[in-house]
Amino acid sequence: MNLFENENADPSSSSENRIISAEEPLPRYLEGLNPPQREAVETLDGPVLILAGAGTGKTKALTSRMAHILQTRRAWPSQILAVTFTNKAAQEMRDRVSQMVGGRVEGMPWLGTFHSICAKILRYHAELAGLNANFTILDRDDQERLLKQLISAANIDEKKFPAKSLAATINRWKDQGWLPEDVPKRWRGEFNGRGLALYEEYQERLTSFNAADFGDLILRVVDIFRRQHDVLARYQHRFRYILVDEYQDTNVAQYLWLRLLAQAHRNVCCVGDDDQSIYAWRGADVNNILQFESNFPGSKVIRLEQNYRSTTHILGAASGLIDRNVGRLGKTLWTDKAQGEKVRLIGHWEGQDEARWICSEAENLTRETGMRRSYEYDEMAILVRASFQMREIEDRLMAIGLPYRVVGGPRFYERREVRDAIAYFRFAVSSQNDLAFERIINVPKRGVGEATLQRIHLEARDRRVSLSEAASQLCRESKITGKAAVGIRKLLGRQAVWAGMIRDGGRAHIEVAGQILEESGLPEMWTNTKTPDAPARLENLKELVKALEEFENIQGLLEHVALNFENVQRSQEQGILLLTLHSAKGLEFPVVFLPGWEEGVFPSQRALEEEGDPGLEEERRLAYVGITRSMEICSVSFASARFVFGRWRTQDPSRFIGELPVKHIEDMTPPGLSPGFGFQAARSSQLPVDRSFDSDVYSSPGFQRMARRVAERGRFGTAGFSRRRLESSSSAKLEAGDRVFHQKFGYGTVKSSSASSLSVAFDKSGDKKVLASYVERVDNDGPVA
DNA sequence: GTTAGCAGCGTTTTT
DNA sequence: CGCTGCTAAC
Repeated sequence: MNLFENENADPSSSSENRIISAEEPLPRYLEGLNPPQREAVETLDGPVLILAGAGTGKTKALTSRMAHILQTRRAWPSQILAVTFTNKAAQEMRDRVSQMVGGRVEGMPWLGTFHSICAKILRYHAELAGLNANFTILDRDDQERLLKQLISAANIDEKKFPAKSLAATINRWKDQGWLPEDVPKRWRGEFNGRGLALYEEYQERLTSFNAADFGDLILRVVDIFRRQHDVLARYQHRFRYILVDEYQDTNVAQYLWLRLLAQAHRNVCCVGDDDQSIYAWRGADVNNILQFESNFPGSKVIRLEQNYRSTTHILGAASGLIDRNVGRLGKTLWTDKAQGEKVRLIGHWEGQDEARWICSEAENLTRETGMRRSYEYDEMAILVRASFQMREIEDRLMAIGLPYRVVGGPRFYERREVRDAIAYFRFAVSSQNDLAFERIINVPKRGVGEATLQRIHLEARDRRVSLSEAASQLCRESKITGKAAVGIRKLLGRQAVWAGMIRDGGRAHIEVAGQILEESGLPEMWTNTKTPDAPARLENLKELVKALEEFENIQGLLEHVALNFENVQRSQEQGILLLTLHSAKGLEFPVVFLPGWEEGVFPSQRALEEEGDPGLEEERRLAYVGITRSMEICSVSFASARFVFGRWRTQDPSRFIGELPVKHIEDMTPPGLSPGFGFQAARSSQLPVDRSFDSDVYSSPGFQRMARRVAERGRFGTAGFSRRRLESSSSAKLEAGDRVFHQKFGYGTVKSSSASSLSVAFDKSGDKKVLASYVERVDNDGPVA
């Protein structure tokens, strides 16, 4: 494919060219836009920042803008650069634009994530970065493994200086747009004085592996643009219009990349919301959006402030909270929606009570009352700060059998068995891929251990060859013998065959992949493994081969895997969504529960300790994101005592509770537990608070006594006891086919079991997920009381 | 070279 | 409490 087809053709000279005139009816893609949205769509020349508050129709504005550019023939689809952060967002944009222009957009080659677009550019100019066009993209796991090697090679104590933290440091440097030589002096000594040296070494290793990590994809392209003016000029000329989504999440390197590309036409349009900047901890720099006007002189700022999502009470509560942050661009969101219900606030004695309340409340909401409509479970979401909070809630959801689904958790391509299989594919494509070789050389076990691997490494280094060549040489010279030698020879033999099959392309790639996988021995290995998770892993391997159907060849899958790390939509199951606040960004739900609003949990202790005030503000933005997810009903809750990480802790309600404007809140906290919102804020915030709700219930001796009693009840009382008893009664592990009894669903047959939960087909209530500890085994003979 | 047992730890997540 | 990853013993 020629990247620059149509480069010099002017789309407006095309015979299909139409300029919209005043007499013509409004084109479909401009219908239903409010005035600022319309302005955002039609202000095409010069830099534009669209400040789009939560729920103000930013995607609509962005996609309409794209449709407008296309329909008025200002640019070919291939001349628009549209960047998002996630593949999901890119896909959505693609769908919506083609819908708007009636499916006439053949494709937008430059609509994608920062990383996929940079990978594409980098592949075309790989040689300018010292790479081959077929370089591999390292993920977090590969990166850490490599750094670990470097750290131990440098004789650094990995306990004191873990690879994770070096990875974080190097990634942050790359986010800043710093090549090793750009790292400012005062940072160079990070990591026990060796930071810069390790960074340099790491970069050398990457290049010698013909690999790039995620940060490199951006950084190396920026570097090429800076050094090669002709290359840059070509892209600058190419991209007549640039659009960027979620601009508040960009890092410095991404900003530099954009600025370079935007220099020619200056038609850059960024959409974002500084109040929803929640990714500073992974390198996002909110200054990009705060300083847009000075970074792009002559720019126009358009505010989208009409919210189409939430009731006035919800919007009011969210606005009042975010108002406490300093250094915002500032927006005044408004809505013409109904007042709706006030945001509910409720305190509980302990975490389990909170989980119980949420679940029973969710159940209540499915029934209509005189005051409101009824809600389906899949209209509800529970948003937590951290995933450890999910367990307790999930337990309860399972116990009473509400349908639910969890977002997040282990990702498909991140699972060990899948990564192993991918490594086999990578290795099959190229025996030179040292990272893949290292991963699979002893998986499944071939008798190649630490010592043998060490020898292979040394040999490879001495002769400056790849690991597989070195291994092959060592076997030939009988320097590796026995089981290891047999294993290596066999593997290398297979590799040659695999590589041949891939190269000549005679057979369908799915067949080839199937054969590689089968011959890798991985399926056999998992079949023979007796751990409870083995069947699921085997299943994942099958799924991987199935996934290949979507791609034209194995290389296609490998590129996809590298850049699509997100979760595969696993089940179509419906139900209450349980997810973190971070992964809820961009979503909306009629009903939202926000549990765990307690000091130390939310705002998180670590954010406060490590980041201070900026950290607190980011937590507050997170709270803002949480509230603004809700359309009609929003419940904030906290517990006074919580069993976390094996010990009981008494909890203070979050300072954010005190920051919610009283007039939009309905406090449902039972008497005796009610703090009155505002008391924490009075202590921890310098901002004025409503003193009428001020009280110090939580630090009073009475409360402390109560908290202790709650704590003890949790540990020794009925809840803890009954749970343990149930567990012991079903001590023998339940397996598929076993008959069980559940308090609520009655009798059923186990379909499958995992570590703690069961999938059971109940005779009366159908298929459910339940906790193993909530069912009792019954004999096949019949029901047992 | 493999595996069991135990110390240590325990935000947020996409690419 | 439950998981991960390393050390010490087969």
